[in-house]
Amino acid sequence: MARSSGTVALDARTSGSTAPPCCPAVLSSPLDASDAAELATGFTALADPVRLQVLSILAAATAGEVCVCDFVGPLGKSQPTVSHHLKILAGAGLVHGDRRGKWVYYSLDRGRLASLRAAIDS
Amino acid sequence: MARSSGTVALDARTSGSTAPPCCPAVLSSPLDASDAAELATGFTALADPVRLQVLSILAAATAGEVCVCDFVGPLGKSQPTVSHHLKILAGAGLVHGDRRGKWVYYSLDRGRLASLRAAIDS
DNA sequence: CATCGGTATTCACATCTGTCGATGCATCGA
DNA sequence: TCGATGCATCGACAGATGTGAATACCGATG
Repeated sequence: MARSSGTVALDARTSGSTAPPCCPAVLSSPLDASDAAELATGFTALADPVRLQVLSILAAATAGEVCVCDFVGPLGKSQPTVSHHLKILAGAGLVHGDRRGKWVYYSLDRGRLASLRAAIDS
Repeated sequence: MARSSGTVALDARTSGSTAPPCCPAVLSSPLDASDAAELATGFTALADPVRLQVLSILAAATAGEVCVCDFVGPLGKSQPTVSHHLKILAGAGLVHGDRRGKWVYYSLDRGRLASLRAAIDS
């Protein structure tokens, strides 16, 4: 179940060569446009109530992972819509999907969430 | 949208004692749709590179406040666009505008930013 | 191999959002 | 009072976004 490698190793997104160790911070130094765009991508993933509920459900799951079919009911959205939101969250690195037979289990990447949190840390 | 009663209903009744001091948290308890919508409003304000740059400029300002006219140049956006973003940030409670003569000085509300940060705290 | 069931993708549509020009409002200086 | 300046609002437009029906894809099961 657990991800094979322990540490988070936030994925090198765009322009991975000169990626900072963690991520650009909003409050420390003046953000240039590209850093701001990268951060905005992360926060855009959080800027939707359905996706926030997805993260909440994942965080509350004792098993640490939740099958796609188990999102549809609580969210009250259609299965394609749920899949759409999960794809956005996965693209932002906030969740990871693991196919196991017919089912795909999604888990929360708390490290990635922490990096976003750190970006707005005073 | 109007979810009728039915699906989740996790907690029997946590009214009264659960009044959150600052804001609902994503990772602690299952978010209902209204809490998620409120949080999403806050993160939507952060989900734009221009607005993140605004916050960065405000945080870097030694005086703690910045005139609207001083945003236009660094942001590379028109004055109406800058005003539009400042209005969104003010609506989310992240900045405060103070009119002083012809000028309006905006300042950063670090407490509001901290509450958003706390919402995604593990 | 054929069928079933869970998930992702495509497509179409309505709505939202970022942007800027034009304009209005408020304030300061002459 | 009048003109100039800083900021907000309005109107319009292009592009992005959330949503679901229909459908394709993939793995399990018989």
